[in-house]
Amino acid sequence: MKTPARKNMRPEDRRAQLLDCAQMLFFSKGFEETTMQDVLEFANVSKGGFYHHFKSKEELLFGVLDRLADGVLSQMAVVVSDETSCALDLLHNFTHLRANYLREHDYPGQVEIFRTMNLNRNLALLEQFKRRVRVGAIPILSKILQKGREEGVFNVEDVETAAELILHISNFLDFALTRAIDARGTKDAELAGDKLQYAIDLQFLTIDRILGLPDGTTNFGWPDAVKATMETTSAN
Amino acid sequence: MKTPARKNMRPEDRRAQLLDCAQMLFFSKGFEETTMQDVLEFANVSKGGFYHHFKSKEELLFGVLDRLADGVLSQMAVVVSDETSCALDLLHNFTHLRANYLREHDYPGQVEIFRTMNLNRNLALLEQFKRRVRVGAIPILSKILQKGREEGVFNVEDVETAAELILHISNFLDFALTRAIDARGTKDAELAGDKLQYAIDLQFLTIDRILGLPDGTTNFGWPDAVKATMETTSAN
DNA sequence: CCCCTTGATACCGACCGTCGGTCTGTTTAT
DNA sequence: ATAAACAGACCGACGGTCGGTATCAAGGGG
Repeated sequence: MKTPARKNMRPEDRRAQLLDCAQMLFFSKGFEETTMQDVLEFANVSKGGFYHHFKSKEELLFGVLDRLADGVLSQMAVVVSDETSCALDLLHNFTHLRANYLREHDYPGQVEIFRTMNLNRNLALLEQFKRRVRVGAIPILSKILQKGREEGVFNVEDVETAAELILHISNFLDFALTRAIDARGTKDAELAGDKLQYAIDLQFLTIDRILGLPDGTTNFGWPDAVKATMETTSAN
Repeated sequence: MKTPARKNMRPEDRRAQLLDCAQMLFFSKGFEETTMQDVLEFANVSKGGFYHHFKSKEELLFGVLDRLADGVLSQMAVVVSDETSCALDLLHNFTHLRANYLREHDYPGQVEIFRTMNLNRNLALLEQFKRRVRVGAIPILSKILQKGREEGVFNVEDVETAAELILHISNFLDFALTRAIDARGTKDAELAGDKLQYAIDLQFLTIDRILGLPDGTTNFGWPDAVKATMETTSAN
């Protein structure tokens, strides 16, 4: 008996393909709600085929999470490897990584993905991802803060603690952003947009004050970010 | 056939008992890792008995989470109901709710529970709990900030956004606290203790600066918190 | 150069134990 | 008598296993 159309893939390709499918499914349906059956059908692989490459569903999740975190962290590493810029510029580039990442990967539905990731059922996924990124990012941001302290522009007691707090704070926007996205096209849209602007301003203001900088120093950006966010094709 | 010793409990008592068992199991083994079998055996109830009171395992989780959140939120409500105190005192009481709660419920193993809750496998539980508390606490803290603004002591643009950020920041200590607890009795204990002190100081300093207060205004406390934490019976 | 052998491995899918949840019937309380 | 509280056999679906098969690259004899 022959099912003629089967070709063995190179392990790394198959792994990558399975990670792609899993990532897509996990972040749309949620991890618990995604069945191995779903992954197998989507990737067109049998059960045995899958378990030849991954030892469990959980390992598949970790694979997805690690790959995502590595992507973010490697970008941060590039930013901090710039030896010529001053600490403030490095901080600028660092804090704008996320915005730049979103912008350069701009495609329809990106906002929806952000929204989906912030759904209640994906809380565990998202939090694990954030935790990984945070742990990896602390030494990188610490290096920037240390440089700034040596330059005499940042005034902090302990750079590592300050780095940790700043990274923690940068997750703060998520709530306002989620609400703003959900409010698009409704009567609450304008209010949510205002709230988002407040949140952005307050976040940067707080970073200024943590680092002992004059108010407004780090608010380099996201110009028109609110407008752009709210203008994206309204929900459905 | 008769098993003579069975008495029907009042629904609210049975519900409370099941919630107690579930809470204990969920926060020790984790939600996913806790089997309905576990809960049933622990509570000495049959499957039919359980499903007479709860429609699903998930509803049991929500019951536990809601009960915990309600406990915290009702304490916050008490604090803010005090009409005689000034805003700064209210803020003092508000930010110390957690510490007071821990202190007055002091019992052996409490630190272990905190640690267990912050384990990776309980991330989803903890984050859902935090989200509930945050949503409920925003209007309460907003009211305090509003009062402080009317008194002319707090200087913030938008009280709701500021309240949200302060609540977000107050979760920051968890990481340092977890690390400190894990480091007890090891060679890293002293360093972790210092880091915890840095984190506490920086958190309060940041709240000062968000509210436009002089440095050190809100650092009313947790005197000897670090020492107390690190002195608890070392990890096994 | 081709073909066959051979070993390694990518892959298959029937099967298994366990899980959350249902359903029918029984006991208890009023 | 009636309704609520409870019991436990049962079910489908899930994640994971296992014995077997298909594919492919590397050698060796003609």
